[in-house]
Amino acid sequence: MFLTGEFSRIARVSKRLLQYYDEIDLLKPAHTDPQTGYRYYSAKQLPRLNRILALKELGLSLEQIARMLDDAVSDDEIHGMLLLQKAELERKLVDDLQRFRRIEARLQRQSHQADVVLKSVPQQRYLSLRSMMTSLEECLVLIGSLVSELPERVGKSNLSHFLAIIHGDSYFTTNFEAEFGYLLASEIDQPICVAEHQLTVRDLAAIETMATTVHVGSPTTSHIGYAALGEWIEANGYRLAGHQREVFIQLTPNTREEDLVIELQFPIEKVVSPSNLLPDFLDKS
Amino acid sequence: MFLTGEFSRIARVSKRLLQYYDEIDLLKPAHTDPQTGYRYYSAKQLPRLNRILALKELGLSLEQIARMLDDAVSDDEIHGMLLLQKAELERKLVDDLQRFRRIEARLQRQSHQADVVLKSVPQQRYLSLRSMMTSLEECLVLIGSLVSELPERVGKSNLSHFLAIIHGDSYFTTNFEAEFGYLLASEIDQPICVAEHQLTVRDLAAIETMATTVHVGSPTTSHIGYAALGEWIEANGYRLAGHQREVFIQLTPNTREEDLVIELQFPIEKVVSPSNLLPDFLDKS
DNA sequence: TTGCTCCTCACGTCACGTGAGGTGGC
DNA sequence: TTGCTCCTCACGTCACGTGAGGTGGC
Repeated sequence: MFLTGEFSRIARVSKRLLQYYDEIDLLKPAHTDPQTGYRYYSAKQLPRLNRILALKELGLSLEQIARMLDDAVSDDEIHGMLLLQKAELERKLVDDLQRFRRIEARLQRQSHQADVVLKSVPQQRYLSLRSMMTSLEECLVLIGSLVSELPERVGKSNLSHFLAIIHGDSYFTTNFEAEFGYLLASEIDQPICVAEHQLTVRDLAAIETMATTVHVGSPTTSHIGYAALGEWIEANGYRLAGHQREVFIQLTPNTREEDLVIELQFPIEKVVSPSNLLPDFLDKS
Repeated sequence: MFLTGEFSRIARVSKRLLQYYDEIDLLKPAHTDPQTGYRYYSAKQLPRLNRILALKELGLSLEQIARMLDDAVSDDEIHGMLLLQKAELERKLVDDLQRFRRIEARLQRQSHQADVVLKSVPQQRYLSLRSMMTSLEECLVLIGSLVSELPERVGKSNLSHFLAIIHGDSYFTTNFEAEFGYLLASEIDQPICVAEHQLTVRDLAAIETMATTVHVGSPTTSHIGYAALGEWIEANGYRLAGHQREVFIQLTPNTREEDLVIELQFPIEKVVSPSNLLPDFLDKS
């Protein structure tokens, strides 16, 4: 029989680990002196300790290990738990590999760029008008009239954020189709007309993966944010999967241009091959 | 200005996260009402929040992020921190990939085998004799005389565990060279002779990576443990790198054979190629 | 008697999630 | 007045590491 000190030296673990495993009933000493509380371990407990350590090395939690050792679980169940843990590990590997690549990408571009964050956005109701535009200025004028008229006409509390969708390739060409309006906080029914445009209410599809960045200042300089988004999307193995959106976080009739805060959004999807090698890599092994 | 609820909805994070970041001074609201404690965030704080989220996605801790954002660290320092994080991630990836492979290996062999644990063992002093052996029985006789004589002759407290080293290929051939004796707890000087063999004291080299498993019962059945060790070593991409050892955890003159507890040890080293592909894989990317 | 080992609290870790319990503005 | 949102505790998480403070055997 060995006391914690010697047993821990034999197994090359810490005394505290033995105490802890005793405490959580994972490995009780063969005998505990009721007077002194001294723990006495038998050499024959080494295999159990070894099994615990081996399973721990596979990344299983102590609770899982306890179940595997104690509750008379069948080989099939153990097999299942290991399969589960394997899947879990694979997920972690894929995630960490993505992180790894992101760091590499960020190390390449000199770190100081706008920060890109992935989000998902739910389905929303959208009160908007859609029209061909020829310049950014034209857009700003139209946005101006919408912002000054709509809140009064339909009630401020019914409106959420102002949002623009660019249906053409880009803002920065001479002819493009764009859509402007408000996300709705609650439904409205009466038809609305602003600046000779008929507004419609429709569903905006939910987007699972949206690459976003925040731009502060005039829309005329938003290309900075778009550049960052584009770079990020390519560097991290995604591609565009829909029309870009702009959410105006801060926008009232008297907001100055330099105080604008706009979230630029690109729906994206993962490019499946060949950049994303890890799954193949794991399958081969 | 937005309250926590709205700001959290805009940024798609939880309110608790905002409270927590306030608490740890990572992102203070633009204004806090001293009366009510209400937090007011400005839209212009979104870029900072986004930067925090983006860095968090890279796996950095909030403490690291705080340093990167606040202490006016230079771009070079940020670069350094990212490089460090990259190395850290690579280490995690390699570890997890090993775990992954171990699980696969364990799933192949029907799970119920002896458990193999890796350890490192320090340099130790070793009082031993070395001799050619022809059978396991001969070994047991020799071990018997050492165990019954040495503790009395040199003092029990000077001795640690009994240990055997097999210098030949294996126990289970007809002729092999073996070494038997005790690990020393303290130095001894006088020459010792047992059963017409001269004992010597020498250094036993430290071993960095030792694959071990525990065998309970007679040494005549230790091949079970050896089989498990061998399988494990091959399946996990290691190779032998020294002579096998056997540490007798429980061994006194009157220990019965079936009560023996022996730790079987193989010094091993990693096979560099081609099984261990991950580093290549990362470098290519 | 001095050292060494043993013991039991109990805090700290990391980044929040999850109630509990109470208050203020529409 | 009823709901809704806000707030501040404070516990729980996971597997121990790290003292603090005190006791028993050689």
